[in-house]
Amino acid sequence: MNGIAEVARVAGVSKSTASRALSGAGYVSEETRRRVASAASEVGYVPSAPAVSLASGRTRTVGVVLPGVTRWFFAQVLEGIQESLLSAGLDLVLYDARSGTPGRRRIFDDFLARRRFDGLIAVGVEPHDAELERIEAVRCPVVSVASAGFPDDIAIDDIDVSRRATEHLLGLGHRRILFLGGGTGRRTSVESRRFEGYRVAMDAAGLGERATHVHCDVTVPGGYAAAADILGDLRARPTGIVAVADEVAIGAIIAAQRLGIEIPHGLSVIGVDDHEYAGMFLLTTLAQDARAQGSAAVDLLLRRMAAEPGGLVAPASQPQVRLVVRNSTSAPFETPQA
Amino acid sequence: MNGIAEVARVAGVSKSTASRALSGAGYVSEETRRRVASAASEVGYVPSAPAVSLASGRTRTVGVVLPGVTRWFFAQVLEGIQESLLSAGLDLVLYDARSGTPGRRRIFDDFLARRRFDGLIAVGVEPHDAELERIEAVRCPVVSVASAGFPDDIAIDDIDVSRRATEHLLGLGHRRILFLGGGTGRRTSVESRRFEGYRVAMDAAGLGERATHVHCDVTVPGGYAAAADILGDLRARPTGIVAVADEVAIGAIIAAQRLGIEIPHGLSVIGVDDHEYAGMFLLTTLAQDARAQGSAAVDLLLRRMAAEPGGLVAPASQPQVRLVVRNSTSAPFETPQA
DNA sequence: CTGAAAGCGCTTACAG
DNA sequence: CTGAAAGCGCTTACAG
Repeated sequence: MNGIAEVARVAGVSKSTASRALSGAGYVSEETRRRVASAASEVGYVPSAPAVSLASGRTRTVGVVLPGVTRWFFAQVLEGIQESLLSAGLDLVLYDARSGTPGRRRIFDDFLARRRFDGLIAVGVEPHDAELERIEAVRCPVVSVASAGFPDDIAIDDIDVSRRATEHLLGLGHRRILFLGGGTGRRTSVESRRFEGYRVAMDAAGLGERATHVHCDVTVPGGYAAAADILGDLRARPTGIVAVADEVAIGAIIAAQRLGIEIPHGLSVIGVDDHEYAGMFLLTTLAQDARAQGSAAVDLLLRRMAAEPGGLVAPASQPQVRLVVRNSTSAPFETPQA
Repeated sequence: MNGIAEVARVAGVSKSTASRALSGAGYVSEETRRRVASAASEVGYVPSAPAVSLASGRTRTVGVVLPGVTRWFFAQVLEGIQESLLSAGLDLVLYDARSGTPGRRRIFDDFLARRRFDGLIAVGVEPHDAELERIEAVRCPVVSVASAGFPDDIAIDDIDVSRRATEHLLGLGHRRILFLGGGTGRRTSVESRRFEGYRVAMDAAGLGERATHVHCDVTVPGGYAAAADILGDLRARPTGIVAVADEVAIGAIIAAQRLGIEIPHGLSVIGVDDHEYAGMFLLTTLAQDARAQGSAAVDLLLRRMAAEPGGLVAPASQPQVRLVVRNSTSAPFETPQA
């Protein structure tokens, strides 16, 4: 005899009663509950997950789809999700769907359909139409984080954030301001929106014609390589850079230092995120709390899982961003060539 | 009717036959197999994971325990694992057990016992005794990567790697060589072993008394802060640093630059890993292939899962390391004060 | 408040 | 090569 049957035998009750006592669902006398509980711990009872799932229809598992864990933001969100899930007693199955990988195809074509989870969190996924269909076909609660293409449940205002970043530079007197990062590979909406915010601010300052998007991978080496190229050209060099994310900003700062350009006097750089390294590079940035977005995603998902199907559950609030001024931005040293 | 029962009905066979045809286990005529297969795709059959698990005793899932995903090495190993698992059709449940977190306790006390996986990969976990007991109690195949405390299945030779790093510096003429990184928080064996390799090399060069371990978090900011402190002291300044990992080495390089110390003339720095940023910082390092270690772990685990219980399956080979000489090391500029 | 019974959707000997 | 039946370990109406 094994599992709950043994617990029941030791406690001297039926399996049904043991089950109710353990799960807390249904009426059980306090006395019985105690007896079952001690029987369970006596025999070291651990419920069989597949049996529970099969009988109850719930897996006690949440799926997380994200485009890799190397970018700071995704790693942070993942850790936030994991932490909340752990304390809710839920398992986390991970689907690393970096765009363009064969793995991504398999995830959307096969793994999602298996439905090994009660709910799904998509982080930075930005599914295309076919992928979106797959997700919807799963018919389980979904929460998106920083993933345009869905109703964007949890995400900062990506247009506003770069508008603010750009205005910070404009306010310091910069005129030659470049937008750096993103635009390689499949165009993501987050990147497009951040560029858009920059453009809006440049327009409002009458500098719309100067708005420039220099593309690069959203990584430190990506920012480094692109910035080295730009900054090498003395005549065309901008006085300020709005980076799509801190990784790119940091790459640009490293490139500038390599070229003997002093930050901030020779070049101002502002990013988005407040990356782990931001303090070290004295980077001015629009900070967001990525871990908190991870736990907010779990909270929202749990509420959606608890709601009746079809019931719309809205996010509690939108994550905010705040300007952290460090020392990578200042008035331009060279007079802007008006 | 649902699931395999419907497939069976459409194909005009019994559930047993449908099951055998789909799983490929047991005899089925080619003709029947075809009929079942087309029935399955016709009705869009996806097996119920919990039902399969309950009936077969296999979850088709692998658990991965690791101390966070922020460190480059762990993120890479995780991606390597995910990729191999995906192509093997296995799910990955993630347990982020950063040491000292409440999550870690819960993982070892509760989650592991649920046994929601057929096998477990522990990356950089270095469990203490109580944790090790929990893992063993799970009684399922386990593979460890860079996790002392187990039979260390997949791991570079951590003593040898820093011995080589140190000898590289010694060979260039350095005498004042410091070992930087690790030793904060719970002492991990990887860190201790790398320090040990450094000590061995220093000893062999008759410099054993100068062997010094400066502790810091194994992160870029950790290396930065510790190096800034050390390098600020002009008289005691080393000419060479052996870093426990590239993150620390990179932090040290950034600190040196900040202090106006030129690399490599004013200071040589060597790391271990070949981090994504190593090229950018021209870092000389002992490179290891972390992703490959992730897939090697999966290969080994699959072989162990296939073997009869108790059968010992050894790793195919030990991951190797190679010296990548870039530009962060050279002969010391200042004559060493012999 | 408790128990007997059915059922979740598969797999797997077993018999044919 | 195929099918009927039992069983994996739970949960959940249902009846009492």
